[in-house]
Amino acid sequence: MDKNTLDITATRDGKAGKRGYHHGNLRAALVSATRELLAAHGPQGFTLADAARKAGVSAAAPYRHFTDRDALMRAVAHEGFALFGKRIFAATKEHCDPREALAAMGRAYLAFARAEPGYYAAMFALRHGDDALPDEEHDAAFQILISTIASILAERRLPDDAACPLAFQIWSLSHGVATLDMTGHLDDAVMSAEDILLDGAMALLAATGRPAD
Amino acid sequence: MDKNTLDITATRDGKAGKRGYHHGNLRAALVSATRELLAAHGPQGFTLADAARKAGVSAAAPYRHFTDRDALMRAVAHEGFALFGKRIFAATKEHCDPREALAAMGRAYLAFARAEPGYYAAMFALRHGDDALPDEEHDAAFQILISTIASILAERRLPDDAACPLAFQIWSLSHGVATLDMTGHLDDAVMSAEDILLDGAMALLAATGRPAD
DNA sequence: TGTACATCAGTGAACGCGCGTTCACTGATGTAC
DNA sequence: TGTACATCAGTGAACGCGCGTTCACTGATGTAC
Repeated sequence: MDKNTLDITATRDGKAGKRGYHHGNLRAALVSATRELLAAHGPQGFTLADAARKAGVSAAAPYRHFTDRDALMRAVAHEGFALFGKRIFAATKEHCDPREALAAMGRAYLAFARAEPGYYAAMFALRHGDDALPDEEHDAAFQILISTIASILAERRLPDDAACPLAFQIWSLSHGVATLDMTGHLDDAVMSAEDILLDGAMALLAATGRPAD
Repeated sequence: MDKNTLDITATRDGKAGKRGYHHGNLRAALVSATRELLAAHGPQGFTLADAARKAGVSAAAPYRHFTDRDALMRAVAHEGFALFGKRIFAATKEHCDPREALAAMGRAYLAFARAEPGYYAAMFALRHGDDALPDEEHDAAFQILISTIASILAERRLPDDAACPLAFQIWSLSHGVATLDMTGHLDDAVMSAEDILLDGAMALLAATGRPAD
């Protein structure tokens, strides 16, 4: 009980991990442990030592896989962006109706933040543009968001150049709802986080390309 | 230069502080130093030792004013909520037109987050509902937000019970815009943070009490 | 199949550091006479 | 106005701790013959 071992012997995505050296999959286990620590203690609330302990390994072991503490943090953010992009894409691609696709995207966004608070914290813990942040993954993930909205607008015969501004609006609302929800600032009795987001996204979509009220 | 002294001799709000003991206003100086450290290094990115150093005082001195590190953090959040409430209230009260009042509130929200990133970080660093967070101040600040929106709706002859949901939507959008803007995720060339917020808030207001599109 | 060897993932002890917190103290300040 | 005293804000040394990181090492594994 004083050794909080994870005993991970396979990679996250299910690839066989029986083969390997002593631990088998220390890199993945460390990312996973860090994810859990971030989820529990918030951004910056993790230590390399804690992650190693959680993976059942000495404090020096992580240095076989990461140059330093920041590199581990970056790896978590990197994986987070990749998974986020996948989930958003998977949620929208199976909907033909633009409104349904948008709603599915919103639901997927909120579900990701809730199910993966560790990833989410790592993704937004670092200032964008810093060397620390993996830009390509980041941009790729949000390109999916933008292009989905662009295709929704195209089906409504609205100009393409409205997609990017609308995407930033919907993203801002999504991020706000997700973070306020996770920190307990919203009140489900008034309106669920999901309703705040979906209802709001529809309102923003409806207002696009229409003259001011 | 190795002593980063603040030399604060008066309280933040201008009250005379000449009188006093050795430092004069150590409590205020510590809160101020912490605010700056939070602004520079993000939530959780401050140490008691650093705050004391910044205030030009020994590491033990803060314990005359705060029981521990968390108490100092809470004091910053507390002051932050109070100032936030004041700013939001001041911005809206001088507008008669509902739309103008709402726009002023949005501008004040964004301005506060930008001008006082340390306060803002402290306010949202802690989970709401934890003993750690000053609930009364928090609730009071957002009550202003809600009642302002309620009065805007009243002038439009819309039901009062729509105010709270709309307030949460606008608050979510505001928080999302503010945090994404501060972490450099938005692109001013596409749409300024202010436009994302004001434009979005108007769209949310317009959609309230109107059947779905 | 068996042996010798090279590889390199993980060990464990060690380091210097800065942290939060405590404690007996000191000396500037306010006040009573 | 001047002196004696009480108060208590801030000091400085000390503590135990856990951190990030390094280093020479060890021993499980894969491979060449």
